[in-house]
Amino acid sequence: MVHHTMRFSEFGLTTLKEVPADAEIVSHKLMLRAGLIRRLASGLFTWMPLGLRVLRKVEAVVREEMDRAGALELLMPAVQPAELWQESGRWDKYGPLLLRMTDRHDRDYCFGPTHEEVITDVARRELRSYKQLPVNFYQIQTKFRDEIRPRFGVMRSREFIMKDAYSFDLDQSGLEASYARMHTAYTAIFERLGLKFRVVDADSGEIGGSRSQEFHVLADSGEDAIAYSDEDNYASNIETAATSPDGIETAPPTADMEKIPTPGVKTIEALSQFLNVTAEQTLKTLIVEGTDGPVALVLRGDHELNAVKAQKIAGVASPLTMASPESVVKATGCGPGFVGPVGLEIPVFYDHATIGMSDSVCGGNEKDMHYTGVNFGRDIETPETVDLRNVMAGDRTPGGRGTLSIARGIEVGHIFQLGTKYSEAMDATVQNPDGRNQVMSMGCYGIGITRIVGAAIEQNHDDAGIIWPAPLAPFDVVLVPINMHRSDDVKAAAEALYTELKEKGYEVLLDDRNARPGVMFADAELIGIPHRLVISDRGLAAGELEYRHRSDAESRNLKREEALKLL
RNA sequence: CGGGGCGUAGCGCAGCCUGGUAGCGCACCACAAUGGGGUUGUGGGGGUCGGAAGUUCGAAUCUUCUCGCCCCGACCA
Repeated sequence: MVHHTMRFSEFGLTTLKEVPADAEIVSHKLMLRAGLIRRLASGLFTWMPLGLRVLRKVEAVVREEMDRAGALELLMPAVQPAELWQESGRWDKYGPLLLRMTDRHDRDYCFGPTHEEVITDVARRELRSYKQLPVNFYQIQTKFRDEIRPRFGVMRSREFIMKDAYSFDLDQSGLEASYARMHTAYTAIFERLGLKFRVVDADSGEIGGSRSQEFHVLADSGEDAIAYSDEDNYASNIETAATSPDGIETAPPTADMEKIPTPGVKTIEALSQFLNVTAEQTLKTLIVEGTDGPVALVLRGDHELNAVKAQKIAGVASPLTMASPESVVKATGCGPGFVGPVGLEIPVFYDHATIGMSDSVCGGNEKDMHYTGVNFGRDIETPETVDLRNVMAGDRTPGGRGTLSIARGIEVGHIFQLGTKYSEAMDATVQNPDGRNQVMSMGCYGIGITRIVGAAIEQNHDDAGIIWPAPLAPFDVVLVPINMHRSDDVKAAAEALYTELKEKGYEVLLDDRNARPGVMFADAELIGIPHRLVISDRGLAAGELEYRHRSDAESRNLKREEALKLL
């Protein structure tokens, strides 16, 4: 990296005391206040000089570790022809997230939200023989996804920078090796960046494929919930964290089933209040679209439906769609709020946990009516159960050896074993040792470069501002000369130190503004430079510099040499 | 896409109800004082009040349409 001026007065940096009202989370506010980014339009940001320096740091670490893992950097076009997407079948399936456009010849294109199609096209043209495998191509590039609701600054923007890598192997076992190499590289990357993170099992979603894991930076503001257990090393995105039917037993009935009036009681909360029972004693029945008319999903009242699990069940429509109030009435004879499984004529799917319930309360399939004392084996035939709910803190792990905790995370990396989904659709083959054409096995591996910057701030800040982990800091050290514009001694000392540190290879920001000390201190803390050196007449007289690390509570007066040793 | 809200100077906001010279704070420019935690004073520059149409002698203000943005939800990697 070539470093030009590092004088505050020439750096074009404006910090803000007030933030635009739409900034919701800490990282967004601080990035705006510290002048890292400026908003252009919804989900579009300009990276200002200070922010760009941080971005480049992230890229550098990612690039180094990818290279070390043997991946090859290339750069694909951001704009992609529709034909490739039609070939893979995603032109129609990807939906409104795909930004489409037309050129002057009326040909269709999209701005790439990801590059499976393009890389598969590259691979089928370039790769002929199994001897060329394995290969892993990567790029660091701008993507665009037309998010329904961009928010949280760079955490969920529409345009963003991503490192995406794609591996090609002859077969599944090769793919597994490539995947393992990326797992190792990713772990190294996030460790080097100084972030607290966790690797979790994940749903492979739209991209398709089998095995997939996500790398999450832990932060309370994270959009994802992750379930983990330290006892048995289990960790999964809550979307895929499985619940088990094991060990659930049904207590015998102690009450008769009774239909009672419950006027206006439509929610589980209202129901438990009205009847003075806990939510655990109620059955929640949701009507969703099925592949052949509406179906019912039944959960314990305090449990949450997991959409990802539900839409994978045969008979349930994917994506999961709640039935309209009209079709609920048609299917059950009553409106939402009073639906229950007793005597329902449509297919019903029960969550595992429901089987452990007895003397339950559920909707009466009649307006303003509920059943109490409902029991399996007597009022409802004991059903086969399925996994429909989100796990909760305190649940057993699937292995049964641990207890789950729930944390929030920001997804910054995702690795997939795609298998042959794209290579088969696009006929990407090589000759195998037998001289036959064989479809290659692919993996894909993404890292949200821009998102990492936001995630790092979510995890590292205080009331005064950002606290950069050293590898991400835009500068190593900030020089704060007191009264530099009145004291020739301070000015000379500051300039000398600036030059000396630069020559030693430090990235040093000299605050040469004619500003009051308080302003300089506040800005230095806001932008989060790890090391601060204060130069003053007072200190000079004693041959001292004042040193403070951004995360220290107090500053220290040290001999010049001592202070420089701390950098 | 459904529900709610907001568009007035670069940013944060008041003014609108009850029509009559467009305001405040921050930021910016100048001068002065101050000089180790966002200091103070004085002076200044900057706004077709999102846009269009209408009502009116007169519209930031009332009416209609329209565009943009934000929040909640649905959706989505």
